[in-house]
Amino acid sequence: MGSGSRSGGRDIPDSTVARLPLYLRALVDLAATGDRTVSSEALAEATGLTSAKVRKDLSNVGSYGTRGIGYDAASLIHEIRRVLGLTQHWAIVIAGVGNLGRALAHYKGFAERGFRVAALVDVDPDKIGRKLDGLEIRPVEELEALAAREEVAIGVIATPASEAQDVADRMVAAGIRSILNFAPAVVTVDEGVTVRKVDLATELQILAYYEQRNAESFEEGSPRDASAGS
Amino acid sequence: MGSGSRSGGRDIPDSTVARLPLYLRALVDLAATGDRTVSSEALAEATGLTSAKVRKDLSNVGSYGTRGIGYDAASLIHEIRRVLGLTQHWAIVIAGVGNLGRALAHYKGFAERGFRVAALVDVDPDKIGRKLDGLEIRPVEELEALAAREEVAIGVIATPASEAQDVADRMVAAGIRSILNFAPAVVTVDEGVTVRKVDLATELQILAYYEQRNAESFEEGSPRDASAGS
DNA sequence: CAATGTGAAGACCTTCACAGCC
DNA sequence: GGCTGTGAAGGTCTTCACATTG
Repeated sequence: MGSGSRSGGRDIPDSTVARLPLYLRALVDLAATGDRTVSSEALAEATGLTSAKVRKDLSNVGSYGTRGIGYDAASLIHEIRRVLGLTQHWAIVIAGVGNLGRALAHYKGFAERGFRVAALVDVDPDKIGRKLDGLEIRPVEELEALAAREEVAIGVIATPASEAQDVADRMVAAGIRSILNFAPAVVTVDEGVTVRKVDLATELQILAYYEQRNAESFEEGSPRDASAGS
Repeated sequence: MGSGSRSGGRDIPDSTVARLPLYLRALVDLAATGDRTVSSEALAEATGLTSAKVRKDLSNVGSYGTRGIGYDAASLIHEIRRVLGLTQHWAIVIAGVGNLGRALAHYKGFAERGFRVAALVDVDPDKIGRKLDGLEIRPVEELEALAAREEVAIGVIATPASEAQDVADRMVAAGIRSILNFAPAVVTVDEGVTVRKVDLATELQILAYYEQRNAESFEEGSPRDASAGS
């Protein structure tokens, strides 16, 4: 896992990458209220992080601040967008058009950030042929053809657990190398394919742990410190 | 930030806590297929982790394995449930009944894992009074009263960003100390309140980074290693 | 002998504190 | 003077490798 990689993008730590979208959103908000320059302190305030962390993160993407002044909001926005690969638009396919799949398909935040829902697939014959926001739900067997035609780069799995692996396999076969998995199941893929997992029930279970822990310490002394690392 | 805490629960690292739900699910699946004992290797297989990590994690919850044999599935399930606080049921309130809120309200995985949707609130007068699965949507002003009556322990924010802080404040005022925030906004709360954030657009943006990075390295050598830390 | 449990080493991330620059 | 950028210190998490035990 070496260094190298050129192309105007040094190697950025995962933890920093995960926070860049947060900075981006905060910067867009701050710029909208008229701020032309933003300090690490102000960004920390807006994101709930510490100013030291903000500076470290931003220095990881490159030095675009001015000592004594702060960061130029517009250039930082541009730079973060470039690093995250948001200067281009990405086509995504959503597999599984149940409650969650529908919510995702309708979600405005995707389009606003340059993600276009280019295809919807499902296994349920009752759903196939219906339209969502003008986009027709197609059978999962067509995934490969649709992904090729629409140049889909990212796949979203919103199926039940039982379908997740099959869908992931089809996505990989279709050349998709980035998958966001909402199904409560582990999917295994070739190395070289990136999978991120979001599990709603898991999140609640983690919260339950801290809730229980707080409740316990409440009984026997001062309430504990909080926070729960994602 | 101390040690202590007794009550049959030593202090478990956050990273381990975050994986316990994953083990729990895998164990339930494996037990359902008839396995009475499970090795760390088998659990690693089922969860996509390494066996060393599995053992470290499980030793953090307590030593319930047998050398040469493995872990007794039933007792491990029981133990993880106890540690996570899943031996009791938790009532949750969902604020914001848009696409996502509806999907969450309908999600079967919650009920299966002991989480009961006890209240739904929204600001939209058109939605108030409607029912979802027999549960009536109430005005957000009633959040405090509903939370008290139903003994709600966990709040879920599924509103637009603009409403998130207001809703969080109401939840905290209602005595809720555990919040799962799906709104694309940072909410600030008293110390002692735990907030976890799930941001759908952020997840896609993180994926976009790795996708772009893979595409770049593809042009100039062997494909990179993948994975993306949650 | 098979598989756990765990010190120790190493990688990664965060926090500190201050030198450096505008 | 104010604020960035960054080495160094301190934590936390992961991986390794092996002693330990049923």
